[in-house]
Amino acid sequence: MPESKPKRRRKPSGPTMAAVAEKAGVSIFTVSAVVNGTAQVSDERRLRVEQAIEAIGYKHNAVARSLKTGRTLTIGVVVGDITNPFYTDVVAVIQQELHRSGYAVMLCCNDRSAELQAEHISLLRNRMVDGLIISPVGNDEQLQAALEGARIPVVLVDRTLRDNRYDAVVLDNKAAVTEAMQYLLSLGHRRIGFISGNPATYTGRHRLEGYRASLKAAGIPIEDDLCQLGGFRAEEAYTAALRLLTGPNPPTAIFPANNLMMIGAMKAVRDLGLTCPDDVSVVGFDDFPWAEAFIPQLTTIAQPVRQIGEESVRLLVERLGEKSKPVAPRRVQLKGELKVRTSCRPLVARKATPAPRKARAKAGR
Amino acid sequence: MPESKPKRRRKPSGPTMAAVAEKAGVSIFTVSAVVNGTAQVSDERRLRVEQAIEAIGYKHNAVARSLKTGRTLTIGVVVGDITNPFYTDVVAVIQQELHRSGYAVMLCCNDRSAELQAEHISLLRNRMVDGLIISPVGNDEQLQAALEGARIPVVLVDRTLRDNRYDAVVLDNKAAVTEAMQYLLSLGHRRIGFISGNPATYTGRHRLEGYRASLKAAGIPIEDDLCQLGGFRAEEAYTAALRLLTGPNPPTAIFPANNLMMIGAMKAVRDLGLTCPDDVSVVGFDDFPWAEAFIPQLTTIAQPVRQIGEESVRLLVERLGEKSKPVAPRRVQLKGELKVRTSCRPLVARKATPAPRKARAKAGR
DNA sequence: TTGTAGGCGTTATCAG
DNA sequence: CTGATAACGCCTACAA
Repeated sequence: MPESKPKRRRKPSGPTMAAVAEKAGVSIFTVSAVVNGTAQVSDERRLRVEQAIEAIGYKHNAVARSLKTGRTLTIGVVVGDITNPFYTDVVAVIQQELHRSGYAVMLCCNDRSAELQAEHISLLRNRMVDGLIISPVGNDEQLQAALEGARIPVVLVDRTLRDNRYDAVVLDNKAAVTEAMQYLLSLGHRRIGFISGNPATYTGRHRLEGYRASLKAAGIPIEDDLCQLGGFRAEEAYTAALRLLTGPNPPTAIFPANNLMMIGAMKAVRDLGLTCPDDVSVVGFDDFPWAEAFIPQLTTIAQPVRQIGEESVRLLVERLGEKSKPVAPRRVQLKGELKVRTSCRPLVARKATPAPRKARAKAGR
Repeated sequence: MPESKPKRRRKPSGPTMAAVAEKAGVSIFTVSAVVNGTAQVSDERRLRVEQAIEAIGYKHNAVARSLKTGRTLTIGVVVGDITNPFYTDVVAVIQQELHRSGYAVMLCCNDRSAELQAEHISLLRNRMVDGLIISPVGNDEQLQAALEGARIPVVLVDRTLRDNRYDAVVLDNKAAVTEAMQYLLSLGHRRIGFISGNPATYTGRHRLEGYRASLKAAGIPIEDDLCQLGGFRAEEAYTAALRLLTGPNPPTAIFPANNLMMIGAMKAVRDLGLTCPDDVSVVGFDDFPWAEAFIPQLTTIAQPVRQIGEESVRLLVERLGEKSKPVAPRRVQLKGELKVRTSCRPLVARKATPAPRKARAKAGR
C-alpha cells in the first residue's frame, strides 16, 4: 500500500558542533573553543571553524549547553497582571536590564490567582530558570509553599514576606501616601475619601496605614464611611466612589489607592456630572502617561518604576554571581514622588450653607 | 594552607530520576513512565514511585527532556514596545492562551530597533523555542535575514511581509480608518488633520491610505499641510498637533493614528488652551481603558486585541501540531471597531465669514 | 594548542 | 509490564 510513513519525525535541530568540526577538519573541542572563546585557538584553525560555521549555518544549542552547565541564562518573571501599567513598566525595565546582563526572561501572568502563581513557579522551576523575580499574590504561606526547596535566587517586587526571607524591592507606601495626604491637608481638605486596595495585601495595608496615620496626625477623626475597601480594580472603585460622593456628607477630596481604581473613580466623578477639581479634588497612586494628557491633569504619586526594575535585577544578578558566599536577604525600599498637577484645588470659602450637599445627595440615583 | 577549595560548584539541579528509581527500587524507565504517563505501570510500582517522588522532592528537568525530545514547549514572543498598551494587551492574551496550550513564553522587547530584533530572534532560536510570534520592526529584508533558515513556525502580528511567506494576523487598517473618517465626514468635518505614523511601516502606510482614500471618495482635495508625518510617538504627535492647530487654516478635527500619538495630540490641544470637542474634534486609533474615563471621553478605533492574541496562538499551535503536511501561509485579517464617545461633535453653523480663519491664523506664532 | 572521552538528566528503542 | 542502554548536543577535565 502507498502509505507514507507517518513516524518520520523532522530533524528537531539543525547542524551540530560535530558537523562543524567535521567540515572544518578539526575536533569538537576546537569548535567549542572558538564558539565560547574558552581556549586559545590558532588563527588558522579558528578561521576554518568560522567558515565552516557560516557555511553550514550552525546555530549553537543552548538547551544542550544548559544541561551540561546547569545554567539556562533565563530568569522567570511572574506578575499578577501585566495589563496594569505599573507592572508593564516594571517588566519592561526588568526585561531590558536582564538582557543587558545576558539573561532572557520567561514571563508568566497569574491574573492574581495564587493557584496559577504556584503553577507558574513550578513550571519555571522545572525549566531550570536560574532565578525568579516575583511580584507575589496570595498569602505568605502559599508563596513559601510554591518556592519550597528552590535552590535558586528569588527577588520579590512590590512586597515582602513577613519573615524577610528573600531579597525584596518595595516602595515606602506609607510615606508616599502620607506625602499626598499632607498635600491634600495643606490645601485645606479635611474630609478625604480613601478608596483602598485589599487591606490584606502588603501594598493595600501600608497605603491604608498611611491614610489613617495622616488623619490621626492632623487630629482628624477617622470616619469609616470615608474609607472604602476595594480590591484594586476599576469597577470596585467606581461603585466606591459613587457611594462616597453621593453619601450624606461627601468628601471634598478622594484618593484611589492605585491606577486602576483611579480610572474607576474618575468615571464615577464624570457620571455624577461633577467636575474635578472644582467639585472634588482627586489624587491617585501610580502615575501613567495619560495622567497628564487630559483635563484635569492628574496629581499622582509616581512610583520609580525604572529604579524598581533596575534594583530587582541588580539584586538578582548579584546573587547569581555569588560564589557560594551566602549573604543575608536584602531589602531595598524606594520612595514615591508626588507629581502635583491640576486635579486638586484648595478648599476655599465653601458655601457656608449645607444646601449644596443635600443637592448633591440627590444626584445619586 | 587553609585554602577553601573554590572550584566546588554547588549541585546545579536537584534529585534526578535515577534517585527516584533507586529510592523506589525500580528502574529509571518505570519512573519516566509514571511521570509522563507514557506506558502502563502496575499500580503497586506506580505508588512506590509516586511516594519516592514526594519523599525526595523530585522535580522533573525540562531541559534534559528538551534535549532529548527536541521540543522546549516554549514560544518566543518579540514585540517592539510592551509599554504600548496595544502590545501589552496582545501579549497578555498570547501568554494566557499559550499557557492553556501548554507553552511558556519567552518575551523580548526590541524598542523598535531592527538590530535588537535580530539579536533577540537569534537568541530565541539558540534557545530552541518551538515557535515564534513576532510583531516585526524594520524592513522585510531585515526580518527575513533574522529568520533565515529557521525551521520553526512563525506567526507575524500587526503586519505581514510583502511576499506573505509567514502566517500573519493583521488588522484591516485602511477599513478602520475609513470608518472613522466617514464618521467625521458625516459630522460635517471637511478639514481633517491626520497625524500619521511612519508611512514606511505596514500600519503607517495602510492607515494613511485610509485617510487619503476617504478624502478622495468625499471629493475633498488632499492638503499636504493637513497630513503630518510622525513616527508613532507621543512627542512627535505633540509638535505635529501644534503645527496643525496653529497653522493659518487649522483643521476642525484631528486624527492621531495610534494611542501614543493620541496622548501627544491631546496634550497639544490642552496646552493651546483649546477644548475638545468644542474647538476641535478628535478621533484616535487604538482604544485603552483611560479613553473613556476622562472628559472628553475619547472616540477611538478599538482593535480586537483578544482576538488578535487568540488567532496568533491558534495559527501557531496548529502548525506546531502539524504532522509534516505543509500548509500554505495563512493570513487572518481582523476588523477594528469604532467606539463613538464624546470627543467629536458636529460641525454646525460655523460663522460664514472668513474672518475667524484669519483671526486664527494670527494665533500661529 | 589540540584531541579524546565521559557525562549532564531524559527519552526511547530494544530485549526480556 | 519492565529493565538495560544508547542517544540528544554540548562542555570540560585530562591527555597528548
